Amino acid sequence: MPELSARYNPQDVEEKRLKLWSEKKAFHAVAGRSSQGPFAVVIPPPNVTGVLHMGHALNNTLQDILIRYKRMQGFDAMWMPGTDHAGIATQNVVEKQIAKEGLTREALGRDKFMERLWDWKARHGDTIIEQLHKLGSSCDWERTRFTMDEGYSQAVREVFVTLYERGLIYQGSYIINWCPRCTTALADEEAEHKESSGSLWHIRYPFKDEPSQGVIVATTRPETMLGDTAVAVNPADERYAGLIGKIIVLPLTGREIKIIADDFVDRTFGSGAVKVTPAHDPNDFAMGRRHDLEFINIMHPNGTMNANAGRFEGMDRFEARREIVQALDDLGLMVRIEPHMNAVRRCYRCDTVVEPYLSRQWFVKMKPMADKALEAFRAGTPCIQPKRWEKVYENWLVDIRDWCISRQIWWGHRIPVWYDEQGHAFVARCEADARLQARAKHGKDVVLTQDPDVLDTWFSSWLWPFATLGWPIKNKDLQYFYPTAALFTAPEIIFFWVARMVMAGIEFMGEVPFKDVILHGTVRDAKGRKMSKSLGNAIDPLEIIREYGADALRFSMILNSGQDIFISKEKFETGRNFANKLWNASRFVMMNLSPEASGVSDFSQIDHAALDPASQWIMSRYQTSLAAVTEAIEQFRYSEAENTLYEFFWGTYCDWYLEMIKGRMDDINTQKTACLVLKNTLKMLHPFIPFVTEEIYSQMAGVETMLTLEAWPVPEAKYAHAGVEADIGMIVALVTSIRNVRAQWNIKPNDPVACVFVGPAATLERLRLNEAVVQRLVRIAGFRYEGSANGLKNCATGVAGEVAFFIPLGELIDIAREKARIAAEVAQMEKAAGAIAGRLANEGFVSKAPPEVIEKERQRMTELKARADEFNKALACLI
RNA sequence: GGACGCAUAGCUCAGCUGGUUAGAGCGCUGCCCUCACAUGGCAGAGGUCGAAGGUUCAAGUCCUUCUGCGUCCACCA
Repeated sequence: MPELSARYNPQDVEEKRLKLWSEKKAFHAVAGRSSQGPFAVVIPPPNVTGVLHMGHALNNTLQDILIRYKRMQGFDAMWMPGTDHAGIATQNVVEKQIAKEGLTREALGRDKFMERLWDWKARHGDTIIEQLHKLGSSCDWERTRFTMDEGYSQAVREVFVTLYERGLIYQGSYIINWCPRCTTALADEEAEHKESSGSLWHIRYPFKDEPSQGVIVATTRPETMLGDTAVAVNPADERYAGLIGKIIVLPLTGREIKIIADDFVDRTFGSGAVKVTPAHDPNDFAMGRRHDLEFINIMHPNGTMNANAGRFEGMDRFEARREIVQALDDLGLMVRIEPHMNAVRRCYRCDTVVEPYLSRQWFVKMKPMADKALEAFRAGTPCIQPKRWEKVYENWLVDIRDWCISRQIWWGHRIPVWYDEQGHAFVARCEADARLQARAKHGKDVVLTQDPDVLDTWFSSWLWPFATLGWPIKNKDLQYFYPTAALFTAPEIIFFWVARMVMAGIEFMGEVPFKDVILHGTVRDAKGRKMSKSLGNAIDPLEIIREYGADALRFSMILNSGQDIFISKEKFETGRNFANKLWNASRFVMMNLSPEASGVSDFSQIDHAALDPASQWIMSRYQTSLAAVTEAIEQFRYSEAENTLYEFFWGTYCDWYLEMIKGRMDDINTQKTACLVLKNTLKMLHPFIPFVTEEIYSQMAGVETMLTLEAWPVPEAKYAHAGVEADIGMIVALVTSIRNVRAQWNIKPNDPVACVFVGPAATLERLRLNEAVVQRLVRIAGFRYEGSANGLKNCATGVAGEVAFFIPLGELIDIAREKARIAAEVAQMEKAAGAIAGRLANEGFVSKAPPEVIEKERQRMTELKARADEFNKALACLI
């Protein structure tokens, strides 16, 4: 058996295991191989531009725990990995790259730019996947998918065309969120509200007939006044009753606009009069429609003012704002300016202030799909955990709005629509189909051009659970693994992604794509701030892996995962220390194992009848822990499962059990128990810390063993003692060992005993032998204490009558420890029993508490008393 | 503006349907390099469970209000 070193070194072990897993394709799942059936999880595909951060580390560790656990339970556990093409993000990266060469994408041209993008993908696209490997993620790597794979792209086109045919996709001119920096439309979810301080400008719009008079309007975006085509007031507002229909001359432009009445206007806000800019505000747009107003677009797509802005043409929108405010002030029309907090929408990719912009885009009609998703949700799928997110999810589905899916960028799935010269649109799965349609319409071949835009990245992501499995081809994998079991993700993308996947799943597969949705917290720094590069507070998981090991990273992360997760570097010491403890305890056990014992693999190989009581006790504790861990994992309570394992292994197995059996390791059944309980504990720990557990296990077994392919331990009811019984077993173990020592040296209970302790005084002090044991002995017989002496360091030496004897120090440690422990427990039990007695004496309790509670309490009291008696008896036996 | 969450030891958090006299880890204090492990062992200090009311025989746990922090959603110009 190989010697293990005293300190666990994760780097070598992890590298070795990763190599093995990769060579053996350990995580590849085949449809229909297991009788247990499928258990599939799809990874939330990280952006190809991504580098591993703590959020990924958490998300993937959670998934890995589940998938390894299920694989050990014998399911065809399949974890689908892959990456997302991340439209705007990736395009931004490559644009920055070419900017260093002094190039822009426009200068390069679409084809060349796309080449650069694919080139970038080929070079850097696997970075995040490799990093996920290092974490120990047991993904089915052979299946790795990318949202712009050929097959996947086909699925995207199929979905677009099908939805179009079902009347769920339409094109139209609406106010959408426009990012002037990215020069593209954004979905509502991609334009994030952020509070910022601005101003509210109150401007007087003069009447045509009485230029000295006018209405005062308030606005947060004064530059949009150039596109105003009306002023609106509430029809019920008496202040303006006589003014409806009156003509106003719009300052700076001279355009004549009317005062209109509309219910939308809030009488209590500002002056009660609103400037109406139908081309630059969604509400105004709606009013413009209602009142048949003119739509005047005053901006270029890049946010500069266009020809409609008159003398402000060419200025950036914010520059124009300053100039216009100044100009109005010069005209004496700026009534007042007040500070105003408002929520400005910003591009989620580049943080640029989004402009509500009128443009022609493609939309998905969401209501019919959302209704189906709602119906499914109310019937119980998917099950969202924690429960508090259910309402958020449901509300979004109820208040669903149409989804703008076209993007004016180049990296992505090109919209499968072709136009003829007259502008007729032909929606088709491929260009050839479009040609056929065009020919049918025109009776001849015509020139077609494809829509230049691409689809929103989420328009491909929402197909992830089935498109990765080969849809629209109905192959074996798709049939077997769909729907998947669970989805782990951050709550931020519940709308972006989760809800839409549900809709697509129902629409195209007829089934919700996953049974459970587990929403986990955000990883934050010690101060509670989100980890981000710009804040400089990010902890790099790769650095942690280098320094502490991937196991340590995983272990500490899960241990700390409550709601949000607050992490500082020191936290990872816990995981590192645990792995080291595991390593050393195993080393100790292995050093004491005979070859026969090290091969033990089943509890039936242990002679239970011949087992020492301490081993019986650890078996019982092991059973309890196994049950608790299994239950916690089933309920996705990984932190709790891990904590239970930590307690069991460190606090019970190492601190108590290994100490107790130190003097008894020559017993084959003890060895077997120590070994088998350890092996099974390694299995239980494996989903959490796959590297170190597998390495130790392999060394114990003497052959390379892939733990994730080993069976998850099953409870062995016959070895399980319940609560009291187990503890009594423990005491009996110790009492027996004392008796054995006495018998060995032929000491009778009342024999005069002389005792000589040898060893450092401090050690004896620490062991509390001087108080607890020695004094008792002094009373029995003569005592002489020789203080610290060299030589027989680990023995207590004594003389019984004429016979000298040695008691192994380990035994005495056990006795002293256990005595103290029992005494403390007895005190606690007596206290508790007293408290219950008091309660039972309370009239209110007896008369009003439910009978079953009273009965329970009474039983508990009896039990506690009985147990305290047992403990006291045991205590009396301990010398 | 709407919805939700959190507040328990110096720090990070458990405490699951109210029912032992509230727990763990880290940190701190003291003693130990005892031959698996100092990334370790043993012992110890430290809490009126955010505040105020209420329900109950019984409240960290349920209800109301308040305070502080956080998250998500949102078309008051």
